[in-house]
Amino acid sequence: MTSERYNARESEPYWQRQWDEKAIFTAKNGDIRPKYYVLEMFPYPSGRIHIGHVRNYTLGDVLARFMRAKGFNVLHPMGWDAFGLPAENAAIERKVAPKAWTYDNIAAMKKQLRSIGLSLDWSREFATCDPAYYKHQQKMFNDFLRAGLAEREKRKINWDPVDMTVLANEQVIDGRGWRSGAVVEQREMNQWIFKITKYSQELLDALDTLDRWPDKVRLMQRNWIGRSEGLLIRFALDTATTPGENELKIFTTRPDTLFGAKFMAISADHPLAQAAAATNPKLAEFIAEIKRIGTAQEIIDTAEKQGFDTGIRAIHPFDPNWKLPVYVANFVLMEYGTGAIFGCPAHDQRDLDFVNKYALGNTPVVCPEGQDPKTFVVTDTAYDGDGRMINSRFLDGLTIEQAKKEVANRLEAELRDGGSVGERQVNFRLRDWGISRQRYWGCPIPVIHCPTCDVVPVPDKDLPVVLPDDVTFDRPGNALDHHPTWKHVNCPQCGAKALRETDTMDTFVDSSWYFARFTDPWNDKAPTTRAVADRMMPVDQYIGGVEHAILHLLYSRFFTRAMKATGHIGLSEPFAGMFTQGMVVHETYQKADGTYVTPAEVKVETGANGRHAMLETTGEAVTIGAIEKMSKSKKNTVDPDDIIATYGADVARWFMLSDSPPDRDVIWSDERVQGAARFVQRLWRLIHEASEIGAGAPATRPAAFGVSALALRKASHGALDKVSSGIERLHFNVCLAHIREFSNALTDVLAGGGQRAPDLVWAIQEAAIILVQLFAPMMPH
RNA sequence: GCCCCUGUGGCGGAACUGGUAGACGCGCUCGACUCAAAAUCGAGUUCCGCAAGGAGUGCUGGUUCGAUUCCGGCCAGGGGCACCA
Repeated sequence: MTSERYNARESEPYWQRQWDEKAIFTAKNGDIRPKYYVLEMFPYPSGRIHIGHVRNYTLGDVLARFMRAKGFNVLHPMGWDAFGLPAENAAIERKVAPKAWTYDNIAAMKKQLRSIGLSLDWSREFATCDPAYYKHQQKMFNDFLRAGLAEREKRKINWDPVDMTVLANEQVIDGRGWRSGAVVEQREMNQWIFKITKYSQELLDALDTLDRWPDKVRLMQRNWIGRSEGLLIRFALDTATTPGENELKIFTTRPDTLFGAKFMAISADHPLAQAAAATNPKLAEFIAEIKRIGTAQEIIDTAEKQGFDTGIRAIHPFDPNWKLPVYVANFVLMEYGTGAIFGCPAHDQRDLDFVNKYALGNTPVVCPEGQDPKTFVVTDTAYDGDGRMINSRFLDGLTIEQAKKEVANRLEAELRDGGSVGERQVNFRLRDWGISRQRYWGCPIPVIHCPTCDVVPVPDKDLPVVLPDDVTFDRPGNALDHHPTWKHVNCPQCGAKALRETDTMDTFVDSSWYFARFTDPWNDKAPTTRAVADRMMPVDQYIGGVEHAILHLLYSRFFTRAMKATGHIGLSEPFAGMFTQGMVVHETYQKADGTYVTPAEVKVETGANGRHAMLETTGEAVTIGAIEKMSKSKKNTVDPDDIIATYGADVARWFMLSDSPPDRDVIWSDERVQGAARFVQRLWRLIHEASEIGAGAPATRPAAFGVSALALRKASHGALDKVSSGIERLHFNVCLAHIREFSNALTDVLAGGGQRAPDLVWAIQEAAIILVQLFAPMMPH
């Protein structure tokens, strides 16, 4: 029996060297075995690996090692999401070039990643800021342009005044920039967009096929795409009251409530509002006022419903004598539907608030089951439930669904000016993806603006458009714009003096296809090698944070479809399995004066009357605060390097996997890390002892087993079954419990001592082998 | 406001499609070893009760021979979307 302790500091670097030298984690594209593609979301090279990365990559690594052991050709690559704003901020603050800063960070983080003992195929590594990567992205931009999947469009955009750049809708959170936190303004600018809306319906429908995705993520995407069925209705306008226009188009999901209409409302940006304002200074003033307030999302949320009667009257589609006032209202969005609505106050809270303010009254048209239609009234709360139609002429008595159908049928049949008055329509909340960013450190958009030829794509043969290295950051805004020569070029079509596009692509473009590039990163002619990509894709298991549930995952699903449409890949869905892992959280510690201190400075003691914390150095008492996401401001972070130096990677990995289900937050706890360390030592001793005994096992499998040998074999094979099926379902915390249970059982058998029959010795040897195989994916060293 | 998820010991959490609730670990208590401590090993640890026994999976009804699991209502915590017509 050995009393030697397992020494992670010697053992781990040794094995990492062995893996490297023998290149055992390299996936071969020509391998005839079935493939399995495990991918964790690649990191932004901020400079340091944080503990969340350790969790993310450990989860993927367990699966990769397990599938490799099962005989699959496992593809488990790693790269760097390397474009982005922090590099420019570093350039401004520390006077280092973004490129140098980024590649230095990559080198540092790669070293850290290696120390975790991940079974990565480093031969496929790339960074998205490598021209060898983004040249293909530029090529695909051109392809998308030719396929009508990329366009230039003047649109109202979200402007981040701090980062001085445009943000996609998805990047505006609570009216603020997702990075800077600055209140976002609305501006109108020329933008490059990707036509993600072409795939609205398909992106929605295909969610049903993604049965290995979390329901939560699919639901979030479903809501984000926001499909609604309704009716487009052309209201005629009373010619005596309008400045030229003779109709107003609206979109509604509730055509059944048409007889409850009390007013029409249009957006301040609606052409009709603009036209009416031309002859009505008070209206113009009102519109200016809403627009001024409207720039900040924050204020919109709290702003009261406001409207202004334009004087224009619309005619009810079922009654030429019924005139409805047309208001400009601050709650109508130009971006959705037609920028105009009809208001049915009795059954829409927003409309009700509006009529109550302007004394326009309301008429209920849907009566709840069991209510007397004669006494049913609406005052402050709109009724949006089920019921039967009332006060609605030919609709009376119908259900809501029947009434919707009836109105649609009648208005579709009714013709005016050569078109039908109503038209069934499907609307989506999803908007096209604006990709232009006024930043330097991103993939240049490969187009040239020529005074005569207008917008000319850079010919494929001239790609890549390489970012210049000699840029300065002494002025705010886009450094590419300030470069003395870079943007001055000749038009590829007519040869005249022209200007390069200085906008770069949203960094989400970079991460929308890197998973496909990993299948053949050596191809310098094309983004993918079609046959290889089709064989190695889709990603069988993708793992990352839920914060990317909409942005990155939806963009990637779109991009894969766009790549399919332009012949770069043969499939539509990039990720067959998706898993969202929880965060690593930690309690916070505060001194009496309220300042936070780091866990490393604190000593926690557990006594009979609870836990107490004090400063390690002075003994000063500190209060134990809430458990929160690790952040620099709360100082509740732990450094992976420290953990690995103290305990070794295997212990860090074991702890990460054991304490909580992977999709939930895990609380970092020193006691439990020590528990993991204890277990590693116990296993070490157990395996040593078992293999010494097992060395005396008969060479061939005994013909029969006694009671104790059978019991042990039952434990071995039971654990094998439970752990294997657990890993496949990513229930790692349960797997580790079964491994511990099994190791306890083996320990008990060894503790029995005495003379052991050959069949039991054989079973002990078998148990030891199975045990090692079971924990190998989690504790590879 | 709309949509969704979660609720089990002191703590993290187990319990496959309804079948011995609390696996496994952390912490704690007691014991062994030690001059002593650390480490290690052993025993115990849902609650009430000396015990027999009883209660128990947020609360509350229900379905069932049987409910942590299924259904209704409520409470609490978390998340997503948010003037989307």
